[in-house]
Amino acid sequence: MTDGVVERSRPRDRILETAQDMFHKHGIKGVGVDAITEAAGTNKMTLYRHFESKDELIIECLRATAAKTARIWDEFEARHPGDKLAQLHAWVQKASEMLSADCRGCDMANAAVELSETDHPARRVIKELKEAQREKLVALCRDAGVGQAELLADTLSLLLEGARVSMQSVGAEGPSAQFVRMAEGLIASFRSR
Amino acid sequence: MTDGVVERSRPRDRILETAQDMFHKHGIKGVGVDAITEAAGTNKMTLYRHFESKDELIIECLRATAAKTARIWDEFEARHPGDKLAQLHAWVQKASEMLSADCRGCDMANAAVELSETDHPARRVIKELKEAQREKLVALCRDAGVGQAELLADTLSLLLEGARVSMQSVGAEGPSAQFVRMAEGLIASFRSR
DNA sequence: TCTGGAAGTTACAGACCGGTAACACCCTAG
DNA sequence: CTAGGGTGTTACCGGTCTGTAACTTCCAGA
Repeated sequence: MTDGVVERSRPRDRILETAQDMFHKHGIKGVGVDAITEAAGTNKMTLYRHFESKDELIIECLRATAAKTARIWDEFEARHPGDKLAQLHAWVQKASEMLSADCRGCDMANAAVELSETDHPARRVIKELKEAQREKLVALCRDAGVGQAELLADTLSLLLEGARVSMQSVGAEGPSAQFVRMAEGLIASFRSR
Repeated sequence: MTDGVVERSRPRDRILETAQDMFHKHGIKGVGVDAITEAAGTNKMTLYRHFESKDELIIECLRATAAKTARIWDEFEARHPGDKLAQLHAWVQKASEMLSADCRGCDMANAAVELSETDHPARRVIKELKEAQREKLVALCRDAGVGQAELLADTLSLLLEGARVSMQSVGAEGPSAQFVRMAEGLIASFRSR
């Protein structure tokens, strides 16, 4: 008697999921609320009953994306329980998989680029979420027994961030193609120190 | 009798310079042609007499920015003639200086993020210009006597690209603060191999 | 069966967008 | 002095954007 899990979920969930997808593919300023609601099989009034503005919707989308990323980290722990070094290698592997041909980069970084107004409400959220992710990676490096865990984590961060944006300018055959080699080389280098 | 160099330059030049500045600060989709022409002290008709469309103006702006970057490279050669290793260190130094507090990142990378349409005419130009810059850095690394010059150049590329985008999400106190240490460490590591 | 709230529909406001037409102006080269 | 090209001005087109109003429909729970 209950509706289908995906197709017939509640309008709010459909809007959120559709908006995430469309913001990711076409950029925030490249998608209007009309297009989102239509793709979500609903209408504009319903959107504005659940989200007080487009900015609020953007923020909720970023939070949802961050939550998805957090679930991937749980997967690392589940697959390699207690083995932090293995989890770090899994992180590299997972990161490289995100560098597929049609990669559109990190939603939060892209949003920061698009929303250039320094007082945009989404900026605070982006900073918070990114800082949380940074701390997680630092903790992983430290628990993996690497010296200078902060430096390794930050270097890996920048490499991935760079790879994701580089893909969008020069494509998958550019510098980002060497991401795994760079990251593994770095980890090895930091561990032997 | 000739006009002042900056204030009274020709409309086309003023438009180009103003557009570069405004695109950089507010993003491409965040600036309309009206705002550009007004800031340039001219009007929309004059803009469209010199550029056939906004897209064309965007492309000319990207070319102009790339030309400015090329001039910085000439500076390296002028300051350290023949000493490619010193030029590589100068590149790191210059790159770190671009990571100031209000850094808005690389115009080409930002444009690639904003212009998500895969067939946008600016995308070809971005790819060409970025590939040219990559080849320059590879050549510099090779001429500096570094083994695996391509890998070092690509790693430095990704680090810088990542630092410039990271600044916009988490600010200057984030991972990008360690850019110089990372880059110099990499260069030393590659040279001692 | 009745009721109340969630959702859909249509229309609209007000602003901004890229781009064009028509015309007046000024300054310089001949 | 004059002709003409570059420039400025104003008005406009059709479209899109976020956000709202007023109304209808539907459906679940009492």
